[in-house]
Amino acid sequence: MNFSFTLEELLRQAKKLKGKTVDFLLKHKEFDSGKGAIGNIIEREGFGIANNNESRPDFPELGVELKVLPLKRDTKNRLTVKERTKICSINYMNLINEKWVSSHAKNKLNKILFIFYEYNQKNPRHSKVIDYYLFNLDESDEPLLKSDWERTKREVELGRAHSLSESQNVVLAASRSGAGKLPESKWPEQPNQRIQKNARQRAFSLKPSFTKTLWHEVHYKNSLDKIIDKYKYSDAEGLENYILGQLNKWQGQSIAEFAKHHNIKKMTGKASNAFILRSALGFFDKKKQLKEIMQLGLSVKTVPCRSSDLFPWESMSFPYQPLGEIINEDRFDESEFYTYLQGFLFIPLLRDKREKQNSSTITLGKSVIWHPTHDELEDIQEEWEQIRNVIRDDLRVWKKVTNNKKGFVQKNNIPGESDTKYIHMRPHGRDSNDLDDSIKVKITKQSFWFNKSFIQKLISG
DNA sequence: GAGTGATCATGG
DNA sequence: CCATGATCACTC
Repeated sequence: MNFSFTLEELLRQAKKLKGKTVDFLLKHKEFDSGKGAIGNIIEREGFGIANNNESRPDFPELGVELKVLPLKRDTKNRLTVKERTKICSINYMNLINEKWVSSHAKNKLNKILFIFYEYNQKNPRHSKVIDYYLFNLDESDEPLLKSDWERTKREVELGRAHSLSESQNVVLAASRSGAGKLPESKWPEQPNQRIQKNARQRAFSLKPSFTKTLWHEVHYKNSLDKIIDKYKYSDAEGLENYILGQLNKWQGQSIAEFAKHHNIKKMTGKASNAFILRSALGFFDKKKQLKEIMQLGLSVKTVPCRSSDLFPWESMSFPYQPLGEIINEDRFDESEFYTYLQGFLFIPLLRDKREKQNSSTITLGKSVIWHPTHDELEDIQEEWEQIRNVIRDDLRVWKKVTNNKKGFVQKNNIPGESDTKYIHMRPHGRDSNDLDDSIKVKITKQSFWFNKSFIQKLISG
């Protein structure tokens, strides 16, 4: 089976696959084994493409690359991207002689036919094609992809291919690929071997933050506003500086003044972070999220804090996660909590008292964007493991007599804010009857929180 | 004043 | 309705 498609035929074929399961595509053939099995099946049975690692696009005459992208259900049962999408292996020797416009990577990124399927963990054969989308690299995606590619090229030129890491880049990562346990002597050589001769094999991959955004655009049409429509940035740094610049024009102004200027009625409540950001950037459609904020993976947080020293009045909560899940998480970098740590845009709101005040006495502080560094993640990992281990091995819950209405509160031995530097765990339910039923011990729903002193450090710069 | 469990209130 | 961002009410 080997088809030669026109673009129309190709898209018609993609459309035909919608709703089909892997089982259906395979007819009675045997299920492939190993990594990427479902991707291979869809490419082969759906489009007649044999598993290959050619550098040309899958449909050379159309310049179209085919990518099969797995989706999974998130905690709210919505479909979201499961993992990164590999684009092409990196040849360190060639990379330093390439230019972005004619590069191997861009050649593959120009036109991609994405086939989205829902991965069925219980029975992979029941995984089902959900949708397709022909991606054209345009001006709204190119700057971030290009500046990531350039950054990686620069590192390789400097003879630092061995210290590349996924987190250096924003949307197009140089991620590890190939056999995991090869000895260093079997790694490919890098140019400029002043520091080290060999470097681990890596591939350019689209990060989940990029494909998540793409999926969002495909699935919820016209749902995103684009910052690039207001300001033409050329790299992530320029973009982040622009965002901060627009926000920090208002530093020192009260949020009442800010609200009045932007004609916002309500500046309080849980949507205030989005209001402030969107308004400062000149967007007024409340329904739409910002494409670049999603691509950068930034969580936007307002931080009420003390005017004198930026000490937050409250810790910052993360979503509730059943303890029964946490105790089964072995690796921090594969944990749910880790996925929340991509990046943050903190918007400090300064006030003198802890109690909520009139909006004319609350002023905007200096906003900060923070991406956790490798070292910071290691520190956080230690505390995450400490907390997980207590829940896993030695969780205890008891009642303590008090003067409140009920006459007692529920206590537990999970590390709290005074036991840690970065994160702690604390109740986070509707009330004290809102119990976590994922675990035998009767305990109120809990969640991770950032410690106040840690947030203070981050927003103090 | 900081830390802690509980609870409110909003928005999806 | 329920998860969750915000913050309250109490203790140490």
